[in-house]
This record gives sequence, C-alpha cells and structure tokens, in this order.
Amino acid sequence: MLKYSRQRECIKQYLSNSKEHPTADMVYTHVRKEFPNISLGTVYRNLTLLVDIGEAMKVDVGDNLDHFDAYVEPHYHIICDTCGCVEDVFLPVEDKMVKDAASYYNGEILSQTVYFHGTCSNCLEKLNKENNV
Amino acid sequence: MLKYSRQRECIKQYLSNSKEHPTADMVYTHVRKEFPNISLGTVYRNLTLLVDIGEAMKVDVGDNLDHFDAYVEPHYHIICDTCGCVEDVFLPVEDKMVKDAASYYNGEILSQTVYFHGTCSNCLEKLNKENNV
DNA sequence: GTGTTTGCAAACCGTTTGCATGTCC
DNA sequence: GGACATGCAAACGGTTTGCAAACAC
Repeated sequence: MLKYSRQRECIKQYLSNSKEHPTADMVYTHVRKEFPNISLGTVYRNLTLLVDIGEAMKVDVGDNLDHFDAYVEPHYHIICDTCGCVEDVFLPVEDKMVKDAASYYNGEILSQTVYFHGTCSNCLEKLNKENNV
Repeated sequence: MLKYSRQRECIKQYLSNSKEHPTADMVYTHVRKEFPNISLGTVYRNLTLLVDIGEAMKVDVGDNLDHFDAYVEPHYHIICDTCGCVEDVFLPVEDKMVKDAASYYNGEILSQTVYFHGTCSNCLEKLNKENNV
C-alpha cells in the first residue's frame, strides 16, 4: 500500500515541471532546496517507484546515467551532440516503422524508442551567431 | 600511431562474429580463453579504441551496461523484454522520420537510434510451445 | 499499532586510471 | 630505442541496500 510522502511529492512536481530530463543527481540537488536532509537513496527509491507505477519513465541518452521524464506518452527525443542536453520532439509517433519491423521480424513489437542525434536549438543559435560575426 | 596487438585482434574477431551485442564482461570472458592473463582494463581500452576508430559501436539497451557491436551500419535493434537479449533488425532505415524531425525541429538531425521493445524469436518460440501444450 | 518511508552509511558493480613491465616496429 | 599496449590493482562514480528512527493512516 502506497503512502503519501512530501519528499516523493516534491520529486514528482520537479519532474513534471522540468523539461530537461534530469538525472537522479539533478533531482537530488533540486529537491534538497526544500528538503535539505533528503538523501540520495530516497531520491533513487522514489524515482524507481514513480517509474514502476507509470508516473515517470527512464530516458537512456547514452551517457550511462539514468535520466527521468514525467512525460510518459510515446515521443521522440533529440540528443544534442554539442551540449549533451535532451529535448522532446513533439512529433506524432510514426507507426509504419513499428509495423514494418513487426512483419519483418515476425514477432511482437511492443514499443519503440527513438533518439535523434543532432544539435539542440540553443546550440544552433550560438553556432549561427558565431558564423555571422 | 596505432600498433598491432594480438589482444585487440582477438576482441575484434569476437565482436565481428558475435550477434549478441556482448557487454565488456562478456568480451572479457570470451577473450580470456585465448589470453588467460588479459585484464578487464585492456578489454575496456580496446573497446573504446575500436569505437573511436569506427570499427565498433556502443549499443545502449537500457540496462546501464555498455554493449558493443561490430556491425556499424545504421540499423535497428529489438530488445527482448523477456530475456533481455538484443537482436539486429535488418530493415532499411526509414529516413522519412528523420526528415520530419528535422523540419519540425528546424535543426540539424545527424542520425537516429531506434530500439524496438518486444519479444525475440527464441522467447516467442518458447511461448508458442507452452501455449500449444 | 502496523506497515511504509526516510536518512545515513556502507556496499555494490561497471568503468576508468596510474604505473611499471612487455610488445611492436 | 622509442612509442604504444598490457596487466595489475586501486580509484572512481552512479546506484543499491541494510538498518534503525520517523512518519502516514
């Protein structure tokens, strides 16, 4: 039976309001402003719990760190090769590819995870400025 | 300047012949049959080197372990939710999605990484057998 | 009061690194 | 002989875990 905890609520709020796919440590750093004594263990336990009950998802970015996202609908991500940040791409998820894969594979495809690698809007802006000077 | 090493050659061979996207530890275990004194450090150093010179790639599966693949052409992967294995999907890589993403995003998309989650052929076969009995 | 959650600290485990020795060319 | 690669072991860093105290209900 799940019981309320102020710490978990705070973590959830932060995740929901954040668009930057924070790591456990970023969550820890933020939540500590409100709960100075919170421990990393608690953060990890709650993040794992939120994922388990479907209120958050893990995002694998390729840096071997766990990133978390409260936006759990299927969506794409772009990983910036310049600054390493992760941005959501609010494109309708193509299911053609999934169907193709399923028929090719003759198996059961449950979901897909798509990461684009490129340059995020911030870095793109910076690059443009540099080139114009 | 890169120098030949028997250890690296052995690692490369194993990677090329393997279809199971081995972790560093799996590589270590295998290569140790031929080089009983090889150290994990050497395995990691060579795997990193092979990735750097483009003769291997890292595959992120979501288990926070580094998996390696000597097949470096763009291709999809299916991650089995039952046994955790990773199989290649030899589908032509759709570029419509990349183009959509690039135009939506107004940015520069360099590449995509697609993982399907589902059931691998082995596990599917097992499941079918169980259901038929 | 019972069972869940927390904070703390230690353990865990995959990966990286420093250094002396060995190998390649 | 000089540069690169290896083996070993220690360090590193993110994540997990055991436990007693605190909290939810």
